[in-house]
Amino acid sequence: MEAFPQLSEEHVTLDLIAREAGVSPSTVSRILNGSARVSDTKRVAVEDTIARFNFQPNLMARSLAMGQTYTIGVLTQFIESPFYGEALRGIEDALAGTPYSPLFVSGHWNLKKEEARMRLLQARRVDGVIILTGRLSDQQLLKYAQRLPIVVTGRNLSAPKLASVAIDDYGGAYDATKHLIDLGHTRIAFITGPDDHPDAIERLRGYQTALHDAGLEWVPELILPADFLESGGMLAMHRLLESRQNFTAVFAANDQMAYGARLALYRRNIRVPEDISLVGYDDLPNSTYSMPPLTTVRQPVYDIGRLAALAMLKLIAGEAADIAAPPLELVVRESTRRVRR
Amino acid sequence: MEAFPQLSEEHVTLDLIAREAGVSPSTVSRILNGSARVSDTKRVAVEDTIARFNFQPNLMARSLAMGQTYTIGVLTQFIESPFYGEALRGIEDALAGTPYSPLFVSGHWNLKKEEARMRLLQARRVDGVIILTGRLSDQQLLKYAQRLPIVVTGRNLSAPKLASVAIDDYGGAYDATKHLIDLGHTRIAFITGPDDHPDAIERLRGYQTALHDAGLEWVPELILPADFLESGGMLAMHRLLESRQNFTAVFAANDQMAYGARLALYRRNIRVPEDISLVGYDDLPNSTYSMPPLTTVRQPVYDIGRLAALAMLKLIAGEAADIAAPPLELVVRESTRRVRR
DNA sequence: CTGTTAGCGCTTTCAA
DNA sequence: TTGAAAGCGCTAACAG
Repeated sequence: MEAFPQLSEEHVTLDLIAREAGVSPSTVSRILNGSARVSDTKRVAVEDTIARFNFQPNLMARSLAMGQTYTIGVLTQFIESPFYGEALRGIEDALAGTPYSPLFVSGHWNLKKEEARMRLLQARRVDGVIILTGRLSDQQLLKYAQRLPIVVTGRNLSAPKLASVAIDDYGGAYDATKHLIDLGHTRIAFITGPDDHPDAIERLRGYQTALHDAGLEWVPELILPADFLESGGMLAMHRLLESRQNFTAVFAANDQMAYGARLALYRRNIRVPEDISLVGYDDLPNSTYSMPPLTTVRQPVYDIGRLAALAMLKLIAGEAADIAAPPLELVVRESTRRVRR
Repeated sequence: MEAFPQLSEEHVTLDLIAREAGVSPSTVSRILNGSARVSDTKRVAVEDTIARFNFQPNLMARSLAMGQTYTIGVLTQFIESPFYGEALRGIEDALAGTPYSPLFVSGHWNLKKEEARMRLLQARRVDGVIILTGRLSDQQLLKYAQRLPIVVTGRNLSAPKLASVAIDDYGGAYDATKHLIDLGHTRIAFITGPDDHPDAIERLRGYQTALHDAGLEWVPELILPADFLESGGMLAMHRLLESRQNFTAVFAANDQMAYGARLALYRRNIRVPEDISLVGYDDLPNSTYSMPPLTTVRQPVYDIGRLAALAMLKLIAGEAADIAAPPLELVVRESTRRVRR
């Protein structure tokens, strides 16, 4: 008689495997985890029955027993963000090949939601969480770090189980502005982000300081409030145009707003860069292919994601970790040129 | 003497809460889950100590005990994809307010990786998985569906614990092509996707059939192979231009390639839409703000994500579920116009 | 090298 | 309404 083909794939447990292979559960566990030497005969027997039953150990049960979930929470702001998306990819890549996997949750730039997400991650007993900027206070972050390893971007904090990587938004904006100044522009408009957004604040400061350092005081009429979205950039640009202010260049505090501004310009038949120079910030994947290709400040988001994940792995291993922020880079493409005189 | 402030936040378990509140663990559990009536006095006492200890029940343990994880696996292709990103958002939104949360994993359009991801999800005992297209065979899908609820996009399958939503790529491409034909174009180039990609194949078929139905046989010289990426679109466009073929319109099988093609045209000072009409496919968020705003076929990805999640919830509840695919829509913007004669 | 025995933290009968 | 006890599927001493 042939061996009975195993049909009831339901509920295959480690105990079942042990029984079928004629060994104890511990032995199966040891083979699964390589946690101790096991005789070859038993190993083969067990591996066979595992294959035969297509057995997948229950990670929940394992986590419960080991007190570790091998899961790293990742608090991002919008799961569909083209910007943070790159960071998520960096995290995924860094974690591939390790036993850890990421658990992505979105905070929507909303303190309450971020707190709720953090609670969820804690309830799931993640081994650590990577926080991509967001609105949690430094104090809260420090508090969390008392309970589990935390890696946070966009901050400059230090604590035992905490690693952070700040980004020099100020410097990036300074450089971008200086680039325009170097091209001879003196009337440079700035489309800013939400005024309670830390990145927006820093970028504005960089813009103002660069002007100041060049002996060109900034004028409030050339600073347009907006919201980091394409629509906001477009609106701001229209408003600027209607104000009849004199200007030869526009620096948008992010690429998305630059896209919007570009469209507003197009609508009025104003050419870029012939008539107006345009600079963005972030270097979204699309900016290479925008019309014209956009001069912008490249944020190494992918690398930041990767480094954040690597730092988390170290923290989990009980080691100290600090992240050397990869440098920002001004990417000069075709949307800027020397001012007409 | 004041009550001792609770410092040792470490390892707060349900048992601890029970002990502190002077009740049994079962009572605490009942309160947590509302699974039975509990006297008000005890309820208050328990809720107090829960708050006092900031207790978060361990979801792993709960899952183990209940045989449910309240987690829905989502197999996407690239976590940073601007296209699938919208679907993820739809899923997130649909699941918000339910006890379920999504667990996102990436398959990278790679069969082996997708299989590995599915294994991971099964090991984590997700309650179901939503598969966004990908390369798993129908047979495999059906096999998975025997073990747990599956919702899959881009297929037309039916089985007890399986819901699918196919997208009419053929029809969308047909309409887009017809739009160009209606504008008087007869020499319409097509930039196609990978030839083993089901969506690419269907879109090509739609293009060819629309031409045929209009009495305009398609010519191989006007069909350019590419890869669904900006760079590929750009390359294809350059090649087409160099071939000195005669054409007045280009239909790219996705927006990303249309962006690349647009740039190639710009490089040669060919205007869109004055000289050449351009149509994309997908209606990525960016296409509203591209230069000029791109005529394209809108895929209701957000809705598909939302509906997929809703269907999953029904499947989990043991109900049948089918998804009515929301219709595609040709979005006519500014990159197409009547052919010059 | 291997099996036995306790748990991990929660839910859920079953009685009381 | 409540508590005791058993068990979810796995790991980890501890003997042998």
